[in-house]
Amino acid sequence: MRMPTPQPARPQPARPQPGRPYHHGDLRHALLAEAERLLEAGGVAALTLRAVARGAGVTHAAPANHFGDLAGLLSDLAADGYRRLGAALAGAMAQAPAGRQAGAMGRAYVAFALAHPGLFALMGRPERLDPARPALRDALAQARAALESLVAARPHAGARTKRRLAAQQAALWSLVHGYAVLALDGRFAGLLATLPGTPDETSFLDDVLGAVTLAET
Amino acid sequence: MRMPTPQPARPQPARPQPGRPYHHGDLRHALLAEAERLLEAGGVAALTLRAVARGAGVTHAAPANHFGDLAGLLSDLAADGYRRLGAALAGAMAQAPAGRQAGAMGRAYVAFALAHPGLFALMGRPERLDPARPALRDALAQARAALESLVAARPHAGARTKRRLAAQQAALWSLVHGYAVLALDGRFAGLLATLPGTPDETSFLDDVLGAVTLAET
DNA sequence: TGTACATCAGTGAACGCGCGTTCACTGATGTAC
DNA sequence: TGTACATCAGTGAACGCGCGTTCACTGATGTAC
Repeated sequence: MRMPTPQPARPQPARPQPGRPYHHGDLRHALLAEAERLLEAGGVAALTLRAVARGAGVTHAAPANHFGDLAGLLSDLAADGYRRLGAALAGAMAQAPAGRQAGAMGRAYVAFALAHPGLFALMGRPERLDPARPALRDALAQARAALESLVAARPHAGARTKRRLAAQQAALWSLVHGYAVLALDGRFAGLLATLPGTPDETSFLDDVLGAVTLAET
Repeated sequence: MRMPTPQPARPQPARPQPGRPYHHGDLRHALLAEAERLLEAGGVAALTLRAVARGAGVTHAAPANHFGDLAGLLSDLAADGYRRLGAALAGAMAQAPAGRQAGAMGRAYVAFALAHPGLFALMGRPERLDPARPALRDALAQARAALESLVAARPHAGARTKRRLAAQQAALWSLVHGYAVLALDGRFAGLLATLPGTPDETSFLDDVLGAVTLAET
């Protein structure tokens, strides 16, 4: 019996598939999911309209129907990131015992960044985003609100107190943002290697948070 | 008397200038200077071999003689940034009275970032740089040494103390790096606008540094 | 239940663009003798 | 002081690439009657 010659594994014919439905059904979410996959695999530079469309199995002009342009797609993806970050911060706040909320929130912030480095990097690249997009504005506001909830509970504070509260908030934010950025860039690798037990970035964060006291208000 | 028709201001004929010497003389530095100019004017995305060469009035293949490729040029530029940052940190340390050195260094770090936002951004984009370049390695090491000089004076510390010192160093670094990044992204703008006197990012940094105490060793 | 029609979502081809890299070349410089 | 020659630095044209955008189109869906 003659066996059929094994076909060389050729690239998926992709588009003109016979049984493939013309409409995708939920292309918008499929594109966002593929974009996030590309982002975590190859960084912000890997995010192009064509690559995303390719990954979703769709013509590269198709995303325009859902996002307008590339900045739109990136903005909606970043908005999703801010939404998730805000939720993580709020959740950490809610679960932490009184007096430990700042630390809990800081840990949640860094944990989010380390778990989603690509998304975190995109969120920190405003020049690639369109700030006018409602989804992005809303998600940003939501994440900020979570951050600010730590010190926002005193609407009647005097001017001096107000400024001190703002400084505390900015200090915590700066600390955890800086830690996340530096950790993701591998800047602590050398330092950690010299420490006994060679801690990782997550456990070292506890040391770092412990090394800092926010001055009492 | 007939006045000559005013010539439309046409773009500099650029290359085939008659009197122009074939050899530039110091093209390497001219390219670095132009690259930094472009960087501060248009961000990291504006840095292409062709744009830099164009700005320096030279063929776009010329930079290869001095930097090999684009990553080489960016790396040497970033190296210069680290050298200057390291010098600024060391200078601030040297001038500050004992006990105020951490604050002085933090202020110098943020001041550098705010004065050279493009360069600072490039330094924080390791994926665009070539870490194997000796100039970059050296400059990085120099800047780190300045940062570490704050707590590096105790080589015989025990394990617990060592880890605490490392945590303090990382905390200060994270704080000022995060502050610089967030300030440059305009993240404090809304917050500052609500404060009495609407401070700018530089004076607000004093508040932020004042809001934080590094735990005693 | 059927039919006409408007709207929507994805296709596929084409466009022009700027990019980094390669290459043979040539003008300028410096060095050996 | 002059000359031959190797090396260096910049030229200019060409290459292929992937990009975002535009466009007329068509298949699918939903709605009005």
